[in-house]
Amino acid sequence: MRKLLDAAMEAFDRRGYHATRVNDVVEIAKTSHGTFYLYFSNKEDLLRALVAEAAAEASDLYDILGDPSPGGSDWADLRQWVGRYSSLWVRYAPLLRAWTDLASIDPDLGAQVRQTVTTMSGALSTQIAAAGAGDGIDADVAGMAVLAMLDRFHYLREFVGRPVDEASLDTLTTIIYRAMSD
Amino acid sequence: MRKLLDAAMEAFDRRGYHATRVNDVVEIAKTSHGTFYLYFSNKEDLLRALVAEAAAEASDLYDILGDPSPGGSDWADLRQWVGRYSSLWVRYAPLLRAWTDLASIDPDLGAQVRQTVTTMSGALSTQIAAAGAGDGIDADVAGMAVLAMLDRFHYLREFVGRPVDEASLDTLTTIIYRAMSD
Amino acid sequence: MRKLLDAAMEAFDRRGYHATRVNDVVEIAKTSHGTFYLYFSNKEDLLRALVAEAAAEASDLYDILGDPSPGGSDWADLRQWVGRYSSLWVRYAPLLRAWTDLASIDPDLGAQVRQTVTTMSGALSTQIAAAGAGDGIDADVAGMAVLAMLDRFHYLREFVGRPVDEASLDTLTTIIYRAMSD
Amino acid sequence: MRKLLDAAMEAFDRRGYHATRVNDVVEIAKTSHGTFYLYFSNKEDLLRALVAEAAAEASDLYDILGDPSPGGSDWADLRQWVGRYSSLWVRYAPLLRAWTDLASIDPDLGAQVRQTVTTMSGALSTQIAAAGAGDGIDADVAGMAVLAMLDRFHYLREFVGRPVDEASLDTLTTIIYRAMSD
DNA sequence: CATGAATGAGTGTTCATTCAT
DNA sequence: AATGAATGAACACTCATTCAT
Repeated sequence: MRKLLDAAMEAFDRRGYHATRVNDVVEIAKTSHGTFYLYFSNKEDLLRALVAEAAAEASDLYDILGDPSPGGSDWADLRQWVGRYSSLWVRYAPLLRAWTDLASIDPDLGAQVRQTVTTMSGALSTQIAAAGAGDGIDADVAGMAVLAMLDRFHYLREFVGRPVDEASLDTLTTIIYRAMSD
Repeated sequence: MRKLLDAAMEAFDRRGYHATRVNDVVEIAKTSHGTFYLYFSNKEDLLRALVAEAAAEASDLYDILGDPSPGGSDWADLRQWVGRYSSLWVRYAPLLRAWTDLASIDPDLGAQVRQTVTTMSGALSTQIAAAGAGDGIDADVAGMAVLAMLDRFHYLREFVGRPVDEASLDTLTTIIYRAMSD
Repeated sequence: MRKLLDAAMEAFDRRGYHATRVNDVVEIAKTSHGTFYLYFSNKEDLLRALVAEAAAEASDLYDILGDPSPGGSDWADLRQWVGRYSSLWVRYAPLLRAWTDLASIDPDLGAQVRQTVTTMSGALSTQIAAAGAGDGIDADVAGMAVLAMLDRFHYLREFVGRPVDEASLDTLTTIIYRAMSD
Repeated sequence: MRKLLDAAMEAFDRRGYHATRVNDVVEIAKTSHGTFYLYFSNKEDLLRALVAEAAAEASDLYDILGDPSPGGSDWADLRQWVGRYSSLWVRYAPLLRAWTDLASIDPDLGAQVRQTVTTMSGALSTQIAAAGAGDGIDADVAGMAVLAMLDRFHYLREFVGRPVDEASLDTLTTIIYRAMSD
């Protein structure tokens, strides 16, 4: 079952949710077709299992954000959180993609993703508002903008073949930091 | 043929490239299966046609960026460019998504997307470098970060059901502006 | 489509509903797999179409019975009705079998069969009661018994390789006639 | 093994031979897949075991019939035999159904069922002939008709949710009795 | 004796693509 | 140009059967 979950992650990474066949997964896992259906009732079920696992591991992303330090975040705190976000992104990138792939078709999963996006960007907005971002910054908008930047930056860097490194996270942190502080 | 192109755009919007069937397209276009293959040799060909069309219309995004105003952009210039980006995004969002959907499988298209991303983020980086962003900002990184933010912000806002409005573009512009100027 | 319906009838005849594969049907119909799903959404749908067709053609069985001749049926009337029943049975035997095969699994179809059985045996009971069957005969029971005998007699005769002939229908009619008249 | 035989009976009752999976049987028996194949080499083998067991227990049905009382059966004798038939039917109904389910595919089993039907209906025909049924009754036909009625009547009553009771057996007996005696 | 995870051949179903009209 | 019925390869899923423990 672990073998299958790992194989699915790899398969989703290579081709995305829709283009991966159950056959791809079992080939990577070196099991039979039948075994797949022993553990998962279908391809969607497999994805849900993967998502549930990831959600458990990523839960601290909310927690850290949920408690804004009085007097505004300082750069180092922010940098640490960005680092945590980045490592989770790297770990779960294929999943994130598969998740959104299916979300656009499955209303149920769509609502789940919407919920997650709203919660995370809301937490960021709260932080930004607490920091007092000043003129020209709507905290609501900025929260989602930060989330958007982090997510897509990682994606684009992988896509062009230069995965995110520590130095680039410094720059991202500074951009966010400047957005938060007048 | 126009009917088919428009229908494809709508279909891709609803379900993404992989999940839309040729059937969906011809149903929306109210034509027959046969007619589809009269104009396009297959589903991928249809997407390429749409992409070519969009590329022509969006070419000014590069041009504007390609010519950094000496002494740095001012906020109003930046805001205008962001507005232009936004209107093109809204127009071509389904296509962008379909494009990346297929890019992850088709090496040829993948290279094309990679090229576009590199060019656009490079142009932004040049602007940022010219503006003299100061300590903590690597212009190369920041260029791609800005591109990432703009793209994904639009996507997320549509996704949660609150499409981008003018006010939110002001905040985005300010975030970028602050990232560029020490 | 007609080709497929006829092929299905033959296939159901040979092997029953559960044991016939979609493949059997399309092979007999000399069409492709795809064509099958052009007309029917699945194997069950095919059976339902066949049943609907048969129900239309057999509807007169109820009508004739629904109108008991005052003063009791005479033998000739009964004999004619038995003949009509027999010809319909011969025509639709494979269907009848497939229908009950699936009825035991599909609650919806099960209810439909139950309804049909109840209606037909009820109509027979009414006839028997009107004829005044006398001591030892409960019309309710006898109605269903007659239905049972007719149905299964045809089945058994086909099964042992001596299909029902006109002479045997005479005997059946006489058995029913004696059951109805004291 | 007994557990498995009983479980099979229940499973065949619920869904018929073709639709019951080995899985259903072992689930009801609360044993494992492996155990099933320890006792039976496959699903068909299981059915044959069940049939052999039933055949032993039902053998008296032939015996009783095989010995026509000189001067014709009287009603009470007939009623008793009908009762015996009924109790065996109730006990072995699922088996009877499974048996015919498979008989239509397996030529070997088909011959076996054909043999049984012929023997039983022949015995009944002999009785009817001995009783001197009179004009309009062909004893050969009537024997099979009686068998058909008994078998299917039980089935239909179970099917519509009103299992056979003693009173209904009286009516059946009378119908048969009238068929036998002019 | 008993288990139940693993297997893979078999079956149902979808959908891009063709072609006679 | 346009049609839409027909195709069949590709894919999802099931279930009887095996075998290491």
